[in-house]
Amino acid sequence: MADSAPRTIPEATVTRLPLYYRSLLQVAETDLATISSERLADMAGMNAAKVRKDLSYLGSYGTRGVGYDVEYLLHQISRELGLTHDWPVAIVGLGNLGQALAKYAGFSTRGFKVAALLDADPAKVGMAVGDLSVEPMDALDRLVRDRSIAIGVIATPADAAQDVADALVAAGARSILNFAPAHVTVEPGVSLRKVDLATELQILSFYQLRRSNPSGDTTSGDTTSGDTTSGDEAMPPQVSSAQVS
Amino acid sequence: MADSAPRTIPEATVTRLPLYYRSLLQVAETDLATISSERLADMAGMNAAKVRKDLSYLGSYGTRGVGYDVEYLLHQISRELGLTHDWPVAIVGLGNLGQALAKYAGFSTRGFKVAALLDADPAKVGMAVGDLSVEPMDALDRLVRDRSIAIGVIATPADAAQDVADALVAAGARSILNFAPAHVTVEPGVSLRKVDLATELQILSFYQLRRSNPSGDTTSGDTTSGDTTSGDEAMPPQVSSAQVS
DNA sequence: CCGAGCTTGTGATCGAATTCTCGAAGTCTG
DNA sequence: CAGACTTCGAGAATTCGATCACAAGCTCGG
Ligand SMILES: NC(=O)c1ccc[n+]([C@@H]2O[C@H](COP(=O)([O-])OP(=O)(O)OC[C@H]3O[C@@H](n4cnc5c(N)ncnc54)[C@H](O)[C@@H]3O)[C@@H](O)[C@H]2O)c1
Ligand SMILES: NC(=O)c1ccc[n+]([C@@H]2O[C@H](COP(=O)([O-])OP(=O)(O)OC[C@H]3O[C@@H](n4cnc5c(N)ncnc54)[C@H](O)[C@@H]3O)[C@@H](O)[C@H]2O)c1
Repeated sequence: MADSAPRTIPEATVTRLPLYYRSLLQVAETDLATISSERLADMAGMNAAKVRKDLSYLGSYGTRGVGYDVEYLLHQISRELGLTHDWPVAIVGLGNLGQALAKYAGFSTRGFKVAALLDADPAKVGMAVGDLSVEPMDALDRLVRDRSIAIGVIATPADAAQDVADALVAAGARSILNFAPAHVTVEPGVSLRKVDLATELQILSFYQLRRSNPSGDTTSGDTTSGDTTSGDEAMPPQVSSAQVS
Repeated sequence: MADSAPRTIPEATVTRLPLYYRSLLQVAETDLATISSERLADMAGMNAAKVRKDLSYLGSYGTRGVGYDVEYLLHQISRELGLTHDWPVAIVGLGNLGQALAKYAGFSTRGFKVAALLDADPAKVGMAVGDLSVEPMDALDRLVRDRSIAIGVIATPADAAQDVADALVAAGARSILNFAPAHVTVEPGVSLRKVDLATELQILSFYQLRRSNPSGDTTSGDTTSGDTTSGDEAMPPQVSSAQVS
């Protein structure tokens, strides 16, 4: 069967596909040939209905009464995510974080390949990290072009983030992952995601506080609302953030 | 004064408070005493209505016709997020990433303080990173207790993540930030958030693919990049994921 | 003191995402 | 081959989040 599914995968589903992918990779290492939505849900920390709904956006790849063929599903997801070939990635800013990223092995095993390292600091240029050496910023255009780099990672200080993003886009990158704690805007047609350590910790902090101090702070002493039953209500879920266009 | 607001801040709002906080810190460095929802929205990459709605959950801290008092709002948000004092954080796993995190300055400037470093590798124990030295895992209980650590960061390989999480929880930590690409479960009452580089890149990859190849067929080969001229519709938004309990 | 001009706060609306449910479709056993 | 059992797929219901739209409240000029 060819496909003919309504090619519209909800945003929320897209963010979960990598989780399923990861879990499926684990399963593939065992000898199990198929997996049920329920088991996959357990592994990924989801619930079965959501898994099925998500996977159904890709097409009907399951078999009722049996489950999903692991290899086949892996193939479908990797095709959907574009992991059938490695994406060359450029890392900009080879400080603490940038170097850790550059040396990170898991990078290459998940569909990506560090293809260029750049830094504005002349002292850093020429330095070898992993099996690449750090290049100066003015080599960006050339590197992006010659190495077909579409994804750029920003690991510079916050105040350089926007400039670096602009440079990456100007050079031709169309996807950016920003680790700097700064808001960056990019033109429509370029994807941007961000990872911010402080944000994550602050979210944890919020719920941590709630748990030990259910009221707001100032006075009060109501709340307690809700059904709640077992003491486990003020708990968090999770998210990150990003943006496009 | 007079609170009694329905103390229920939506999950989605909680994840954005840190962004507002960050933007407000920037504004506070200028001489502006107040800021409008519109300007704050610009800075944080949101829209004004959302900002107002979010802030309204904290209480009515704005002044119509004027905007929000920067200092006051900062204070309120930091109180809500529990940033009025520094949270001691333990980092487990001092490899590439763990060391970068331990040396990360921005940590301390955002309401957190690295209070303990732990690693299972005897070769790593004793090593100095920043101004702490790495401790063995069996010191975890003592460190968490003595240093009032509530938040643990996991930077170990994926296969150790669950064990480390269990150890952290057993020691008394109630919030965990997991950098390892593995699904970890924790008991109710403990918050868990995760950051996964590969997931982020894969999401970017998905949209990157969509842009250059609207259908969805395979045939890898090489990138047919050639810059797609500004297509501008199949674009992504963003999110991350996490989970609780 | 009044009216013009901003900007907030929030009810109402819209839409997206999650969860519930259950019929459909397959396997397996005897 | 029938019947019991498993598990998917997807409509319906529900929850949650984003956006709209506008009255209310504040400042300031005159
Ligand atoms: N270190 C961490 O664990 C960590 C964690 C989360 C977020 N971050 C964020 O990641 C970023 C990098 O952190 P770090 O600790 O590696 O900082 P760092 O100061 O060690 O490294 C920054 C690097 O960026 C380079 N740089 C500066 N301006 C540049 C420019 N305009 N173009 C290209 N390169 C430039 C510098 O030369 C330096 O090598 C920061 O924004 C930080 O907030 C770091
Ligand atoms: N390096 C990166 O840039 C990067 C980026 C994203 C995610 N990650 C993830 O972060 C984790 C750490 O990455 P890394 O590159 O630092 O790896 P690494 O191998 O350099 O370091 C792992 C550290 O964890 C320690 N460790 C192993 N088992 C342990 C245990 N049971 N208890 C305590 N400590 C233990 C090891 O001794 C080692 O010091 C990995 O899961 C990786 O996938 C790394």
